[in-house]
Amino acid sequence: MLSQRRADILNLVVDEYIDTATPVSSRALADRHNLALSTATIRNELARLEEDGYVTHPYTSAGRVPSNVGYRFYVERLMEEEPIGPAEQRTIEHQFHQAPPRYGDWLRLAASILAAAVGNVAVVTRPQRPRPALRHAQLVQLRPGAALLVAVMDDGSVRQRIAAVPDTEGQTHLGERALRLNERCASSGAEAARALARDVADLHDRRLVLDVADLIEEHAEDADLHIAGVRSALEQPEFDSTDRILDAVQHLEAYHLRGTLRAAGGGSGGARILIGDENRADWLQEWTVVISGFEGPDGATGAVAVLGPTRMRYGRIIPRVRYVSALMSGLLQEAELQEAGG
Amino acid sequence: MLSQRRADILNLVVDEYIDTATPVSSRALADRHNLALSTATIRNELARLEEDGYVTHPYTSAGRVPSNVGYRFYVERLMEEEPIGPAEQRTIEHQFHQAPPRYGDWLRLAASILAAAVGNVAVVTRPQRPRPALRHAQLVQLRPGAALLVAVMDDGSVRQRIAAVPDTEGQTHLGERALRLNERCASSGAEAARALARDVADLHDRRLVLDVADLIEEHAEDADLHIAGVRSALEQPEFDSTDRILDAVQHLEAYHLRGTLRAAGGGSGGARILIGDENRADWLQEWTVVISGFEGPDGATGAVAVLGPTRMRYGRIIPRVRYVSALMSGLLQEAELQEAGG
DNA sequence: GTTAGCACTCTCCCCGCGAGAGTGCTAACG
DNA sequence: CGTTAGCACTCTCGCGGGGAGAGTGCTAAC
Repeated sequence: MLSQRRADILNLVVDEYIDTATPVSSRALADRHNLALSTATIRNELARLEEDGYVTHPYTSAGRVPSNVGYRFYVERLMEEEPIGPAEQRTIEHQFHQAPPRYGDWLRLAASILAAAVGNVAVVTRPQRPRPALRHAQLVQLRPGAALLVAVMDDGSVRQRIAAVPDTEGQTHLGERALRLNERCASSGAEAARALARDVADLHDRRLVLDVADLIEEHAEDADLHIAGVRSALEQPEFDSTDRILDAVQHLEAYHLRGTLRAAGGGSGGARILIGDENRADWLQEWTVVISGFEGPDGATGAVAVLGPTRMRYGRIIPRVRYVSALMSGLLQEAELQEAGG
Repeated sequence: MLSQRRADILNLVVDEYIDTATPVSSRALADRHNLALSTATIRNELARLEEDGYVTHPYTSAGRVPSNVGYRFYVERLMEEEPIGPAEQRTIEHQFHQAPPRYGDWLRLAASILAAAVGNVAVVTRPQRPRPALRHAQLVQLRPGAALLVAVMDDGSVRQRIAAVPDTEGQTHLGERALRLNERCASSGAEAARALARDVADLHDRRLVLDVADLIEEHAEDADLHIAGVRSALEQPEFDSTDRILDAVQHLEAYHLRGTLRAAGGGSGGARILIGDENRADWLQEWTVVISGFEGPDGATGAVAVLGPTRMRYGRIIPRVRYVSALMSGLLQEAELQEAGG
């Protein structure tokens, strides 16, 4: 266990390093914060902190830099959270209520708001049920032999695909097929629909049931990620070399992030924090992920996350991730947004 | 007009510069291509080309670099197109036919394929009609007082929003409303629907007609862009400073590119080429945009584009943009994809 | 346990300089 | 008159030296 004094010093080192992005010297600590200690004493303490693995040296005689262990301790015991003042709260909520009526835009907006608030990459995923089911299916004739199968999921999302139907059937016949389809599949999940298809005699009807099952499955798998703030994150001094930027750019694409966020999980309510090598992915070894789940209606869950260099303003970012996450849970309960999936 | 010899030299300068990304010296031209000329003569010709504005000097005694005028002349008169061999054709088409059944994925795939073929940023937009109209509307009950209005457009895309309905109405009543809505709005564009709304007596019905109009309008405005190849483009030596990369990253977002592509237009069939300051946008002053429209069924048009530094391999890129564009026009006529709008 | 002092180390930045590349010019050549 | 060889000149780029500065670790005194 760290002595109080050493913990205090570690706290200051991390604060200072987060602020300046340069290794922290004993002199800087003595000057800027009025520790009643000489630089020599501070140096002794820093040496002990280094022995215990909380800080490191980039080279023999530079200041100290927090290690991942140091950051972890800081986040759990030392850090002071920067409260979200009423003005900032108002700003954030105001931005949210400017939301355009479109659901996808709303998620994108959430990502932008969070990114602006924390100056790092923000990611927001669509709230998703573990096992989506069908609410309603519809067939719209396109041309002889083909119809558009439109499936409304129980979370209000809509998916569609082209389905084969008999050449001879017009919209009225298709209506009847749709009716049968709804009777059969209403509230079914993907597996249920697939199981059920076996008992359907009519070849086209069976095919439609399977199409519905496909659509439900697609919907379950599709993550629908929104990313914002890449540029502001890349302005951090850790991205000094072009290689690092390129790596980051490459990995900060929706397609790649899906897996990352899934791995990070993100229990609802609080925020989960993964620092440096606590992340699985190779490219995240010098990143920290702060992630928090939010809840839509009926057990749907999404995630709000911030990604940035391990040297990030934890005290600022963590409460803001929590706040936006909670805000989204709240907003999702409200009527207008509740079921506009998409 | 340029003399034949001077045109030849310009051609070589551009080829060489595109290849090496370093200013081209008279010696390099004499060595690598067997002009029956001394370096001194070449220098004289280069000086004339510079007078006429086709090339420039980065500093007093460096080699020559093509100007925008030089590139323009090169593209129009000099360049030799690099043909797409049968193997490459097969590769590209093969990739296209691996397309997953989802429409959005298909566009994304097209962007990736093109990006891979040209080593630069590729952008593909959804084919879009100038004035989309409604094909079919449907109401699905969500809860008392609210229903999901699902609109299938005449290009097969689907959009939805929450609509207010009387608290007392169940799915059967909603079915009737939907029927009326379809009778009224079928094949209507946004303005038509809006005009028509005035004559609808029932308050909820009128509201629904307006909602349909909104959805059609949204659909008309939404560009739905897919981008790929950012990383490979940023690996070009022109992006040596972090500032340039950051600018590029910032602007290469779907949201911003929409306007850019719209401005570039892109007549179908051939490819339109905008070199450096021929682009409107400030950030594109050192970029070239190669854009080609493709045609879906019923007058819908999309665009395929490649963005890269003005020093790009025009001879390779232009035919590939055309090829992919034509391929997409062709594929869009095929049944499976024709109407699976997203 | 704390502190002053000091030697030592390592980085960073600036500067100068030489090598090299490439030009423009001039004068000779066919 | 176009072409070419030769040459002086210019500008960049990379390298190494060196000094300033920052910061540490250690020792010895308080």
